[in-house]
Amino acid sequence: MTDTAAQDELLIARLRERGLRVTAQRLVLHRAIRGMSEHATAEEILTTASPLLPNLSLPTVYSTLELLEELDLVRRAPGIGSGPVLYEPRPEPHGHFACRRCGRVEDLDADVDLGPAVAAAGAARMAPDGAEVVVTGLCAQCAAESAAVSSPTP
Amino acid sequence: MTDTAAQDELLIARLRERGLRVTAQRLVLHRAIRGMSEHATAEEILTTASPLLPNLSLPTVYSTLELLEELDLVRRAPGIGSGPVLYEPRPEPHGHFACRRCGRVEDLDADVDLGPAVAAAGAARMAPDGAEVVVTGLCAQCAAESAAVSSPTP
DNA sequence: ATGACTGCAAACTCTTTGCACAACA
DNA sequence: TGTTGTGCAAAGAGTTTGCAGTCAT
Repeated sequence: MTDTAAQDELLIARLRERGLRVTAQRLVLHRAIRGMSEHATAEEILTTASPLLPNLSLPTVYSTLELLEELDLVRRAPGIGSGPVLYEPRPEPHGHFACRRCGRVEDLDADVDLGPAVAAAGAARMAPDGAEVVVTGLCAQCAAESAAVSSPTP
Repeated sequence: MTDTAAQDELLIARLRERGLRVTAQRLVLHRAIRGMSEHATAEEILTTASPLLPNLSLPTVYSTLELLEELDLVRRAPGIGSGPVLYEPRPEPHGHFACRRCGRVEDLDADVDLGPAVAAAGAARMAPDGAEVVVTGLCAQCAAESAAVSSPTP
């Protein structure tokens, strides 16, 4: 069984469990997202999936992403600021770096024990399902520009 | 010297350092934010500050918040999802819990060592200025509603 | 056959921009 | 007095909603 087929089966199983319908839109969008190496916006996901299924619409992308998140197949990445929401394939939660100046969000691998944070949330009657680190500051590009302003290269 | 006066002085000093002007709007907004116990949206900050300075406008709130963040007097809290941006007074970075269902963001105290994450960001040529934990899941209220659906109370 | 799902269009929320006037330095 | 900063109005980006028609079951 191919990897794609296995992913399809997982989606189909989760849909059936809940009595929801298996539609071409859901299959195609799920594949598109699982095929991405990094997070993407709803628009980018639409652009990726559109060639495979013409007439696919942005409202459908949003509603499908909401569904896939409910089914635990997609996550929204945290960010600071007001840009578009970033969605990412489920794989193990990982850290993110968010640039305070340009808003860019990048993945970050860091070995941190987040157990205490999850425990604290549980103690406050929340039902935690994941935890990650968000590091903020200036991204490489913004940091370089900032330095250039303070001390212009001769 | 009162606490408020000390905060004013800090703002004034940072503004002067950069040759920026000290205006009533900046003083009032800074006080409003420092006076809040939790994070707030731009609208909420406007509502809090308006009685003290009539005609204060939302664009001014946004531009002032951007400035205060640049001066390291205010931070934006991370969130998942598409709601309004949350601003919080500078105090030591702390964790947040974000509800996947309703989008609510709550403060969270957790004892986690984020040093490795900051180091990883620095190694990737970013200029990190802080790090925090974001725990996701369902907030107490959404978790209760979810449980009510699966097993209705008799 | 029937109800869930989709696509389209329009509404909505939040944030940013453009420009004339006000006010700090 | 010369800019910087503000307020107003309008535009813009991103997301959500309403509804008629389509399609999975």
